[in-house]
Amino acid sequence: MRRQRGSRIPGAPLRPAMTAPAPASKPVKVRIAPSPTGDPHVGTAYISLFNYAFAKQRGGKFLLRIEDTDRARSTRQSEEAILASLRWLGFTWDEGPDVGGPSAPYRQSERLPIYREHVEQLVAAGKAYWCSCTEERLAAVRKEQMARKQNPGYDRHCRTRNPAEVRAEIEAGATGVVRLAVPREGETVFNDLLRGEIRFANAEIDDQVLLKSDGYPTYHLANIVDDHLMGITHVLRGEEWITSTPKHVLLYQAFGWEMPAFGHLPLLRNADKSKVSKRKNPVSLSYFREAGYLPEALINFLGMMAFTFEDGREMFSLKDFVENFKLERISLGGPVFDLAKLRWLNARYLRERTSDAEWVAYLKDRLFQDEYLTRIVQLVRERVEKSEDFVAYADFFFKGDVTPPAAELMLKDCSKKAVVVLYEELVEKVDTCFDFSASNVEAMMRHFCEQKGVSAKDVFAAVRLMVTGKKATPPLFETMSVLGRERVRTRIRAAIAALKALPEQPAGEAKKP
RNA sequence: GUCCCUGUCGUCUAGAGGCCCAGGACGUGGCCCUUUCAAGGCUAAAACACGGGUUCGAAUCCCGUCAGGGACACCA
Repeated sequence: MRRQRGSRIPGAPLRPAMTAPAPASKPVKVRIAPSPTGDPHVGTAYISLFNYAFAKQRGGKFLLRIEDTDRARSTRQSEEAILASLRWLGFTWDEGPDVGGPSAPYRQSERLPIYREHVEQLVAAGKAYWCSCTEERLAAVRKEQMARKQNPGYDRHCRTRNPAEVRAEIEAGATGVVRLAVPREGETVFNDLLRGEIRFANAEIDDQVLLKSDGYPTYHLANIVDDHLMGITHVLRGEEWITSTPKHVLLYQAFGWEMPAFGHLPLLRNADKSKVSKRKNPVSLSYFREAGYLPEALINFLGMMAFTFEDGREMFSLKDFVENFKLERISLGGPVFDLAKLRWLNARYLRERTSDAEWVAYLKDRLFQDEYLTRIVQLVRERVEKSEDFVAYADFFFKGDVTPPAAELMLKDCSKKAVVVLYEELVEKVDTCFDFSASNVEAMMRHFCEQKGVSAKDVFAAVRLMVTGKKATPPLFETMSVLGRERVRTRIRAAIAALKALPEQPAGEAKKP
């Protein structure tokens, strides 16, 4: 890939936006804006790293904002886990929900009046409009568009109606949202820091919802309002945002605000090149911590995704990265998140940069933490005769992989495929089982079996084998709870993979379901 | 399907027209070291997606094709 950024403009310096950031003179300020809707994600760490380095290198500010505008999915628990993970990796932020700052609050759910006020301003200026279309109508429009092989999108029905009428409907109880009035003609253009000029025909841009019917803003609105109010100068985010950038540009124009510079980083990928996902990769930062990866190694590894040092160095600290980071050395092909190289790096950190004493401290802190050992002892004390039996009996609490015999994971009267699907559905349940207490795990599992109409007894036996590698263990739900959601999900996924690798129908064993 | 982004070994990548019959690292194979296993050393196989231009000269610039990805929500 040859970088031609900006060179299409005659007389302009190569990659002008990088040498002279769009909002000149202002001190650099960037942000990471995670959405607290699940486990802390490795993508968040990756994007943070680039933002952090970019800002710190220029003596700028790095800010953390919580984008919790999805009321149904956002949780405080997830927010806390995200902050803890980012701190574990060594990041610090100058402003954020926990540390405060001049633009507080930093949680979007606490800024509702601000968005409301701004959206009214847009409506008054004719840049946005209220829409009272029902979900049913939207669905019908969509269906028809699909049938006619048109692009799905809002048909701008309410934009052509009398605003007072629409308003009256909403006041009378119809659900109402506010949409952006996208110009029907012309183009919206922006200069990507990494990719040069990107243009979109306005006709392709949907009249995006800005304010939802529950009064919460959508990402698009909140993001622009906050970035402006918080003085963000550079937005470095994932490539997935490129197609919504024109909407953001239009919003800045509608408000009459100066735009930050945008740069879209290549997305981390699974081995099959799709966007990295928990289905195909461990992506939770909690997993990496629990599995015993050093934060230094993970940071180092993420830093070699899409970036290389000029001197070719492969081992570097966060500080080194900050000092040597250059936007123009980012390569744009989406890097595959390949754990093999991470393992090698982690091993090097352990070997070369970790003293015996540090090792011991690390083990005590991770694997042999008092609290963890206590929970295990409580489970095994009745089942062990002398303390040396402990190791043999409780080994799976300390292991990485447990390698259960795949053939024994089959269920009576089920095809291999059916079993795989069943276990995959179970992992989904585990993924969203945030309260991993024994009683809650039990409820989740029993409910699951009931729902699927499968024998709880058989499934529990299989799960026991999957998560411990053994047939004889302490009570299953307590065991799962102590192991923790991360280990449980990882082990079940590993077992599923082993199951898939099994020859189709092992010798007359399973009948069709 | 439409729009947008991207395309160098299996993977991460170096490469800014001659330094490149393409370099490094992970992984894989072999050999050495070694009581074993690692680590380490040496070594091998392994890539410029394809086709047209431009140029004395193209991995590098232009166009097209193909391929991959992303987006098309009252999720971010």
